[in-house]
Amino acid sequence: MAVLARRIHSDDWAPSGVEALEANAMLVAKSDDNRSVIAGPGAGKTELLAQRAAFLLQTGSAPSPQRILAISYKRDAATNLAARVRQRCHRTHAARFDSMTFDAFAKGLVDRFGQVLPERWRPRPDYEIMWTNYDLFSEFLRRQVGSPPASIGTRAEIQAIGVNAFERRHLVGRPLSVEGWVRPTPAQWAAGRFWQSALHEGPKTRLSFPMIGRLAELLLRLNPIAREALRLTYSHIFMDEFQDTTQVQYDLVKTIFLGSNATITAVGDNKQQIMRWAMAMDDPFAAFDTDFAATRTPLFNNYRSSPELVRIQHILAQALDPGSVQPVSKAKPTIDGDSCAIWDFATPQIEAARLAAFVAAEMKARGLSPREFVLLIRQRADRYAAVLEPAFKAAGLALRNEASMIGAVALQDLLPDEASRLMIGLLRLATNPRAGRYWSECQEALSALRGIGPDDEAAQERFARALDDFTIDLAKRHPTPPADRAAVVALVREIVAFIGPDRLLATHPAYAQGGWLGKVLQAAVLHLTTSAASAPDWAAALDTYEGVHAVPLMTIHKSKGLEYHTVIFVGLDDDAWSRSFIEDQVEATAGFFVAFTRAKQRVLFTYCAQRGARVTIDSFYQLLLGCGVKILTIR
DNA sequence: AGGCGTTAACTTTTT
DNA sequence: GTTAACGCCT
Repeated sequence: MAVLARRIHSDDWAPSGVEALEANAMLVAKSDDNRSVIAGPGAGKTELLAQRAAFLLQTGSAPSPQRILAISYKRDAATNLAARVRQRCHRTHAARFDSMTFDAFAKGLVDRFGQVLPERWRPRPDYEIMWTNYDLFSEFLRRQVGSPPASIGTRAEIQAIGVNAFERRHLVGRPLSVEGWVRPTPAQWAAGRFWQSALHEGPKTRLSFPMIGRLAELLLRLNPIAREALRLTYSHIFMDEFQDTTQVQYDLVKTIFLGSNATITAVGDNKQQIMRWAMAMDDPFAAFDTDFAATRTPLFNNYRSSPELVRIQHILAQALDPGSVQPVSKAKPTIDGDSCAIWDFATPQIEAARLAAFVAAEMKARGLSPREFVLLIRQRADRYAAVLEPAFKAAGLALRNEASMIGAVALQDLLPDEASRLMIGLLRLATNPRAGRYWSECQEALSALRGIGPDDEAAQERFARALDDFTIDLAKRHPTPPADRAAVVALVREIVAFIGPDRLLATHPAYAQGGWLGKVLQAAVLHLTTSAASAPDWAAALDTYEGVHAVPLMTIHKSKGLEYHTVIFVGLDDDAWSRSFIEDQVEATAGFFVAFTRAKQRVLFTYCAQRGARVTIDSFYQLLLGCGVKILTIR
């Protein structure tokens, strides 16, 4: 029997793993009412949620068997939060913390309860995930849907429906009604046809995630028993990155928890709302405050950025929200000279060479690792990488385009992938004599895949021996990294056989969709082949695979939630920004704000007349110049 | 080969 | 809104 974690009295509870929380964060962590926490970058939003989880679990405010449900927008956010709670809490406590994405949550509900939906809305059990896009709806409206009955409208009216509006307003715009639309408009009729065709026609039901969200909401509305089960399970709900919440997701939460005893904590930052194109609500916080009578509690500290950067951030923040309050920087400045500058280059080649030289010199002078720098761009990473990569190589640095495609998989999707991580973990374990971290990771993940419970000590021990045997044998037969593609294929096949492809497919339904597991493994083979090609030993090959010693290059969207000593934004020009700027100025400015606020110490913007003008985005320049930022011409 | 006109893509989350 | 890529023509 495992030792149970002791219960702490709520007055004696103190945050662990951090020095202290600011007063409001402490208030929220220990609160027993609904809260909306709006806090800027670096305020410690994720940490606040982790501490609150620790408080609720350790003090018995969420007593067993009650659980905490944390819903995030993105997978990595969900994973990070879970990892932090595991660090802060005893294993038995952390086991009652469920961290998942909104889509995983909704899909889980449809998979569990979907078969009790009324026939009209019932998906067939082996449904497929459908990725909706412009073409799909366009094709449907122009061709497949045909003509509506005369009482509803004309074919011309159907053809006139905008594709974007069709999905957002009609297909998933509002909660589903059991009988469907009673007197549909032409657009509603078309949406109804789309639903029925997706659910009941063709070899399999096809559903998009927003559609799954709508079905989940409907089934919980119709089934008080299922709803009650959820309400009894979860006493506390966390919602991270709440500014990105869509109407579909919000309606689902409302249906389940409005009027229940569950306490909800929503955290986010309106100024970082850069997912509006993905149907994020205009102001989810306002809706939440009203519907759930939530108390709004702002945070005022910034633990990430230096005082000078926080000063500039605040001026940018005011452009997005005139009422925003200047945060207090809790970070020490560690550089001399300007915290922010705009560098104006003659050509992209000179720009690349100078930036490479700058990063190399800074690494040497300050003892920084390449991962403390980031090159951010707005879009089209490949184009920038083509010029920057050779220049960095010439300066003795590796630059790594995180958005580059490895076969059918983007590098940035390959690295966090479970199969790739297990493979790298096993290789590290086999080839590194001091791989303790990898041992516990592999043991934990692989035994879970095999269905061995964490408390089943005998089975854990047996598997530990199997793992040892496998890695010792692997190391013996592969003392050096594989020399060619064929050798990598054989190696990966061996490792996957040990992990068990059927086990992967069973625990991760995503792998079964569209041959995803095959694509990931193929990408892993390709990437390991190139990583091993120039590596003297296993450690170097695996480091290259993971990009440990490379300066990352990524889009602003990917950088959200990350932080770096120095941020270099390449291409502050109309070429990179104008489209998004014209389409949605607020979202473009929010993107600019996100890029800026990744930096702990310094932000550099680069400009190059050859790439584009700076007319449309003049307001960015005016903002920066107004903060005292200087333009430096480098010829 | 080179000129011309048309079209698609561009930031991107989710099992 | 801008640009690269494509097909088609001479």
